[in-house]
Formats: sequence, structure tokens, C-alpha cells
Amino acid sequence: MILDVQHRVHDAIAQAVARRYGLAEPPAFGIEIPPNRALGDLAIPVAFQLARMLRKPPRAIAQEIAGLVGPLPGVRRIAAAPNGYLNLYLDRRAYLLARLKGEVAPPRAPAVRTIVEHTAINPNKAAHVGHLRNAVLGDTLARVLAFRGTPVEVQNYIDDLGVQVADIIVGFRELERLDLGGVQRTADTTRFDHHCWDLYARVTEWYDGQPDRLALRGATLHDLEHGIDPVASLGAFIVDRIVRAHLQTMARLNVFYDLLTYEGDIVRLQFWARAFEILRAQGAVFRQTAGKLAGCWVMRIEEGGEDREGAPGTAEPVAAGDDGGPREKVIVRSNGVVTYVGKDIANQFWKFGLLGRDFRYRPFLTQANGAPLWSTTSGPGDRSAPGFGRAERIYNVIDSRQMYLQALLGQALRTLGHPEQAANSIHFSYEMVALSHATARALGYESGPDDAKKPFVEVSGRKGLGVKIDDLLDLLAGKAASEVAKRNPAVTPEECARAGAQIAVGAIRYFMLKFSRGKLIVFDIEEALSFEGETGPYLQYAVVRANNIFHKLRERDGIGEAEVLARVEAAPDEELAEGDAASDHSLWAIVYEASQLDDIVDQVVRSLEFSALAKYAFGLAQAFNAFYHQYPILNEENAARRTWRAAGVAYVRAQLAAALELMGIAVPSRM
RNA sequence: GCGCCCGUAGCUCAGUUGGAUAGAGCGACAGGCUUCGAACCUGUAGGCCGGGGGUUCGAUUCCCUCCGGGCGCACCA
Repeated sequence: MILDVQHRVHDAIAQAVARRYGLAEPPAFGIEIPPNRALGDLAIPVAFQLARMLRKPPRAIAQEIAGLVGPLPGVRRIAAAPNGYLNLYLDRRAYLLARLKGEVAPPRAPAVRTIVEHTAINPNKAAHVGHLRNAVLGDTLARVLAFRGTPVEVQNYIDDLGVQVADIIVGFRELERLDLGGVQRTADTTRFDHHCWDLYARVTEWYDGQPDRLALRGATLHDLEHGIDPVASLGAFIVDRIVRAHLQTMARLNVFYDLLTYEGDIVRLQFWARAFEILRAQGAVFRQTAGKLAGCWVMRIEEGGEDREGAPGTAEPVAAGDDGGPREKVIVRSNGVVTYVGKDIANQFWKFGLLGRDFRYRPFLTQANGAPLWSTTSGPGDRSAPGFGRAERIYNVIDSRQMYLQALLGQALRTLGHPEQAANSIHFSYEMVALSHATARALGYESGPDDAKKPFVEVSGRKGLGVKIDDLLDLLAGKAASEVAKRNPAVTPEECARAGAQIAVGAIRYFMLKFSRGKLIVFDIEEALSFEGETGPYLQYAVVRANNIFHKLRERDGIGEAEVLARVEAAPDEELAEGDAASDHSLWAIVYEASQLDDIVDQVVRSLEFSALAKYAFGLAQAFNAFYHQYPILNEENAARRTWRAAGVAYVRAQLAAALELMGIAVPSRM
């Protein structure tokens, strides 16, 4: 990593500036990376700041400083650029050797106990592309945090008592006339979540046909919440099967969890009752006696909440009363039923260990990555369960439409005297995924006049309008597998299928990560099916090519990567010489670019913006492909150059593979 | 009405601690497979960075304002 070099350089320059110009406090300056290698490897713009102070041109100042700074370890030379930049040229040989020998460990973040909650799909139908963005962002966040040594616990919240589950129960009972046994048979003989997808859309239509049928939903929801059979058993069965289906879909995408948190357990273990005691005792909620909210327990919404630093997208919504009075959010309805917000407050309190209660836990299943997945339970718990919750920081991955509710969580924490936890309740917000008109049409959706005006069509589980993740993966994997087979006639169908599945995941995850999270994604099936240009498969292809070089090296010369690394130290290093290779496609250029990963990860965690990681990986793959094209590696006649190229490629490949791993993308053996 | 997000090349988007000639992919056009794999590479064309003010040595980036689009502001989740 270059952070250590950066620190030394920064300190040395700061000292030189302070000494030369008699400044107690030299101006703050950053260290940049010049746009190309000909301009050096590090750049310092400090002369610009000093120029006004000293009434001297930046160039003169830069020259003075350059002359003053003595030799720095790891830096070969320092030069003043005509425009006033100080450009530093690193000791390339030492830089690369240190990395090849694994002497440069990535910086560790402070061990802040962190929870990432994501996915949280209503367990009543198959997962679609909207859920896909959530899960990929959440999973990547967890990977990136863990990369820096942050202890991360990934939770998936299951709303097993919600309206949507009630609706699917109504569907099975009223439209399919099935009891528990019948539903079980259906589950065993269909792709159950997909079956429910269609049934859910039918239920919605059925309600629309005769609005008094909604009473059935209300009654079903009541029975569900109170555990009354047959609704409760039916609900429990459906939820369990759908959750397992979702987990399988997510496992295909390399998305895994530590804990499933069931809303039902929050209710049965009286978490809400406890949270309510706390809220009421502190006066955070009160019973409204007048107006249209009479009889409800409400929380007053802060007007223009105080400034909070934090990640973008976490700002307070400022709710101004439209009728002049302060606005209030209902926490407990007049009929005594707690709202979603109330349950979420209880859950957030528990996550921070502020509730004074805990769930009981049971093992749910063993995931495809070998890790156990636990579930909350209100039945008997398993004593060997690890400790969950008690986090210091929480990322809730939810789309931007729920910003208002997420802000209420922070407010509740602040009101109850937990400003630190409030500041560490981070709404990882992102814009939704919609469908292009072409894709909506391909799904058989006829857009109405309202849709035509908009540039996209909104996904709707209720209408059954959306691209299911499984279908998308099937389509991509099939296409990729046949491409692999076409290019590799000798490869077995099984291996083609395996590679196809990995390529499908690469395509889909990269597609979800390359946009910044504030950008609405208009999902177009044709676009998502592309394997060329800035796509996941392009990245995978670059690594596969690099791997092939080492396969060939072993085949042809009988030497492995370890031997290359052993030989490189003794080999003359003109391959890295400055004049020889100032090009942006030189070995040094790609090695240096590859070494930026740790900085990128740092930036990603600060900004919560994965597009930076995606672009880094793509740019590196691009640079590698260009290098690969321009410079022979195995066929280079000069042995020293050959060795250095192979060693450099080994490093680039490792860094690129690490970046892919952070994005949850595997490298196929062939493609 | 209030709040949040978006507006950069024909299309889709990067550019997030303010810095060197504003980048990429796709599409268009012109090239490159007898070589470590062409899911690749090289080149050309294409930009009042939505408009206007301001701060700064320096603004796509920060502030104000206006325009256009999206989303939210339930006794739904």
C-alpha cells in the first residue's frame, strides 16, 4: 500500500515548508496521483497554497521545496513541475518487490462492532431486480468492511407478520381453496416462490374486483399477528419456504448472512412492549387526545433536525407542518396495534444493545459458503449460539423512499439520550431499480397512458411486474455457458455450466455496482445481458487470461509463480526503467495502478460509493488487457524482462482478483 | 408546499476530501487474429459539465438562485 509512503512524504514536505518559510503551521495539503506516469507517481500541490501567502509564483516555490527535501526512503527523485506541482517518482523496484513479497499489509480499521442489515424481502413471493440491488449493495458493503478488519454481522430482517404475507394466505385460501396440506403439496411440486409471485398478482386483482374483499385481508392479518390457526400455521409454512427460496437465490449470487431476524419474534418476545416502556417513560411518545390522531400514541417529528455529519444520504428530512402545527408520527394506532415504525425502533434498540432484552437463537441452515446461518426464535434457544447484536455502528440498507422512516430511528435514539448511537445509525440509501419500457413490454406489460410519459416503468410485486432474479440468472448463465462451450470445445458441459453461472453472477453484480447509489437504474434486459465493454465478464476475462499465462508458464517452462517471484529479485530491472516505460501501458503503470486497491477501499468506505471500486477494477482490467496486447510475456526473449513482466502480472492479477472478490465475483477456470 | 435524489458526448454513466489537456462503455466510422485466447486491442468523430450569480490562485466538484425530471411527506410496510 502506498499509504506509508504518503505519510513519510507528507511529513517531510511539511517540515521542509515550515523550516524554509518560518511557518509554525504549514498549510494543509493533500497528496494526489498525477494523471499519468510521465508526471510521476505522487503529486503535491502545496506550492499553490503558499503562493498567495508568500507572493511568489508557485513554480519558484516548488523548486525551492524540491531542493530542500533530502532523500526519502522509497522515493527516487522529486521534481518541480512548470505549473507548480511537486512531482515524486517512486523507487519502482523496491515498491513492486515489497508487494510481491507480501510485506505491505492493508491498513486495519478500528474494530468497531458493526451490523449490516440488508435484503429484507417480504416473504410472500420471488425476489426481483429491485431486491437484487439491495442485496448486492449490502453484501458488498459487508465484504468491504470486513476487508479492512471491521467485525461485521449481516442480518436479514424477515417481516413474517405483514400485509403482504396476509395477502398470499388469502390467495391460497380463497383463490386456490387450499388448506395447509394443500399448500405443502404445492410447495413440494412447484418453484414455490415463483408460484406465489403469480398468485400474489392474482390476489391484488381479486381485491380490486370487489373492494369489500379487503376485509378478509384485515381478518387474516389479525389472526397472523395473534398466532391464531389456521392462518398462523399457514403463514409460518409459507414464510419458511419463501425465505429458503430467497436464500437459495441469494446464494447463487454469493450473498450470505449471519442472522435472520423475525418480526414475529420481536412481537412474541415483547421487544415492542419494552421499547414502548422506555419511549413513554422518557416522554418520546405521548397519547394524542385531540385532532384526527386522537387516541394514538405519537412521536413528534423534529423540525429541521440538527446538522449531522455522516455519509451522504443520511440527512434529516425536515418535516414542516402543512397546517402550521408540529407534525406527529403514529407509533401505536388508536386500536392499540403498533405500527412498523414502532417495531423498527424496538429492533434498532436491540441492535445497539439498548433494549435490555435478547432473542433466543436456533441454527437455520448451513450456507453454500460453509458458514452457519442463525435465526431468531421465541422457542427454546441453542446455547451454542454466538452473541448477536450489541453493535456500535449499524448500516441499514434500504432504498431512498424509506429515508423518512430511517430518520425517525435516529430521532428516537437522540430523544432517549443516545446521540452517539443516533450518529451511528446509518441509512445506506440508494435509488430504486425500474424497468425500461422495452423490458416491461417483453414481460407482457402493456403500458398505460401514465407510463408513457415517464422514462421508465416502476417494478411492482403487487402487479407481478418485475424481472425475477432467478429468471435473470438462468438467462445469463445459459447464454454464458454456451459462449464458454463455443470457445472451449474440449471443456465438459459441467464445467461450462459452472463457468456460465459464475459469469452470470459477474455480469449481474457488476451491473448493480457500477452506478452510483443515487442514480435510479432503468433496468433493461438487453443491456444487462451484455458481456462486452464495461461488464463483469470483461473483468473476469482479464483474470482468466492472466491465469492462462501462468498455466502456460508451468506447462512450457515447468516453473510456477513461486519460482518467478524467487528469480525476480536477482534479475536486472531495466523493464521498470523510467525512460524505457513512461507509457500508461507499461509494466510499472499497471503495477502502480493495481496497488491503489487499499486506497480505493478506504474511499469506498468513506463515501459508501461502490462505483469507485467498480471503476478501479475495470480500469485495471483495461490497462492489463492493453499491456497484454502490447508486451509479450512468455514470448519475451530477454529473460530479465520476461521475469519482471511475469512477476508484475502476478501482482496485477492478485489485486484484480481481490477487487472482484470484494464485489462478490468469482473467477471462472475457463471462459 | 416542504424534504431528499438526479441533470456531464447521440445513448447509458464515472468523475465524493476543489487541482494538470473533462473520462469510460455502447453506438458510428477506420483498422488489427499464422503470435501468451479477438468476451480483446488501436485510431477518428462527438462536450456553453441544465441556466445564472457567488467563494477561490483554481469549480463538473463548495454556496445561493432558477429551470427540468424522479421519489417521499398514511392510524401501509
